[in-house]
Amino acid sequence: MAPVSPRRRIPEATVARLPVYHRSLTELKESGVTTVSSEQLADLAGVNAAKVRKDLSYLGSYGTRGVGYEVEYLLFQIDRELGFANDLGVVIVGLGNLGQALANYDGFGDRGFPVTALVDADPAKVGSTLHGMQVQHIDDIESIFADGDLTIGIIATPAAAAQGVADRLVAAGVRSILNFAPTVVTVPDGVHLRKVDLALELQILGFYEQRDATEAVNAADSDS
Amino acid sequence: MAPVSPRRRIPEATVARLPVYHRSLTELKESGVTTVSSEQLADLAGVNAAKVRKDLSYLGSYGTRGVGYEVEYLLFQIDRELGFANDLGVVIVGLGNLGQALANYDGFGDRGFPVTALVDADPAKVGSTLHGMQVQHIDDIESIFADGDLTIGIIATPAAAAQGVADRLVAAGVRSILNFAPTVVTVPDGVHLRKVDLALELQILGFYEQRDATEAVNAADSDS
DNA sequence: AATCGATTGTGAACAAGAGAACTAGCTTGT
DNA sequence: ACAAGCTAGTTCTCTTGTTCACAATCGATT
Ligand SMILES: NC(=O)c1ccc[n+]([C@@H]2O[C@H](COP(=O)([O-])OP(=O)(O)OC[C@H]3O[C@@H](n4cnc5c(N)ncnc54)[C@H](O)[C@@H]3O)[C@@H](O)[C@H]2O)c1
Ligand SMILES: NC(=O)c1ccc[n+]([C@@H]2O[C@H](COP(=O)([O-])OP(=O)(O)OC[C@H]3O[C@@H](n4cnc5c(N)ncnc54)[C@H](O)[C@@H]3O)[C@@H](O)[C@H]2O)c1
Repeated sequence: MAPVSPRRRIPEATVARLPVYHRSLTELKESGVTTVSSEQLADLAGVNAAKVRKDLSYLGSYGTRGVGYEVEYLLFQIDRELGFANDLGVVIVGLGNLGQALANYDGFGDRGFPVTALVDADPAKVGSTLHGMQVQHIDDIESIFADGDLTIGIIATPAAAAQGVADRLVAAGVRSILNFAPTVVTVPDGVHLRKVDLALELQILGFYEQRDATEAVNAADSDS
Repeated sequence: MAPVSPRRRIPEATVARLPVYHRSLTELKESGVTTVSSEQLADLAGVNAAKVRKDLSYLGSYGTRGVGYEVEYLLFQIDRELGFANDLGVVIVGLGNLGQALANYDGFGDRGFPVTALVDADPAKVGSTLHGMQVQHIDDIESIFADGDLTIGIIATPAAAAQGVADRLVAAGVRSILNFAPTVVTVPDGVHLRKVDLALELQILGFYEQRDATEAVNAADSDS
């Protein structure tokens, strides 16, 4: 009951944008820019300048009025807030089409999320090597995680297996899961779950595309 | 200026959930269920029952009080609203690791989004066959789209090429784009853009994981 | 030192979304 | 025909997120 965290609570929407700023700032840093205004950063991140300022203000007052933000320092602060200091491992479960593409992708490691284990249930795949890493069996999943290890689990199995895999990940101590299977997965309180559903994205785009098309037709009708 | 569309405007958040209901309903239908209540559907979709009712009410009054919704009829209505009647083609640009996985995936076609073209810039890849489809060159992109064709473009190229590809897609008449490259892409008004950024998802998960961890430490401290 | 232009940080208005509570209406059993 | 029990549809309130507008503050310039 003690006021343990008098910390400012960073809104969810802001958390989702911080990585975008981080990426833009990294690019700026690499091209030698030392200072950036909220307006410029907003342009790069594809958002509104006021939003940038408000988002950054949750981290503290790291800008200089009349000047802008020092790129390197701001980057350091976002790093700190996002927990980039301590790398977080990633376990990929399900090494089919998608899982293999993910395993072969270097972009995660580059951004501080090294793939630490590959897991599948297919005996034909277990034991084989992918991107310099041996595929382990899902039944051995408990032994994969060292105590206290912070790890993100990626589910890239068929939808039917997703909930089961999630349960096993949670049982093994994983508290963050990224689900690619097109199905609803539920996890206990305290476990964070995010999903990436490509078919869903297409359906959403499809809706707007179709709506625009019918609107255009309606507009044409009213012309006649 | 005429009130062409006296249509109820479906909120964005609702549009994003309709495909989820759609999937749950499809499962119900396949297992022979004919009627479903908002409560049950909410469970399957992982949301709140009130939200389900409100979302569905934007489509019209298709439920029966005291009973629930007729699965098949509701499915038909969502289909109609999402524009499932007319299939929407998908063009994948960039056939590396990820693009190939997408091209080999049947889940899109199954859900009404047949892949209609594969495009790359690498001469070594152009002309080769993938999943029964020939890879075309990006310079020929204009000729790929028949007039009036509604198509969604998927960008799976390196980040550096993404904006250029988006521009070419737009120039060729594509009005909906799904971007996988980890970079901000801007498109003209009237073009819909959605993004899937895996590294970003990991970073968001990483933030919460780290926050929880430090909170736990803080709590332990206050115990001592 | 005083002024000026620029840019941050934030209070407040505004908009969108979520969820609870209520109302209306159907179906079934008597 | 009527009552009882469900469940859809709607209204209201609360929360979250976005945007605007402006005062505070900095560096530069005279
Ligand atoms: N391939 C894509 O481009 C793509 C696109 C969108 C969504 N998805 C989704 O991603 C998931 C994976 O797709 P995919 O094409 O790679 O499928 P896939 O069938 O090629 O691969 C699935 C893998 O999961 C393994 N697996 C099955 N059950 C398992 C279990 N219980 N534990 C561990 N591993 C298990 C299988 O052995 C196989 O290697 C699917 O849910 C699919 O809908 C894939
Ligand atoms: N592979 C993954 O699992 C993964 C995960 C997350 C994000 N991504 C992102 O997805 C994108 C693709 O990743 P990848 O691993 O497939 O990369 P890749 O390098 O394997 O493939 C890129 C492909 O794009 C083609 N290409 C390059 N420029 C082009 C252009 N102007 N027009 C058309 N085609 C062009 C290349 O010829 C190549 O075939 C990248 O932006 C990457 O960051 C990939």
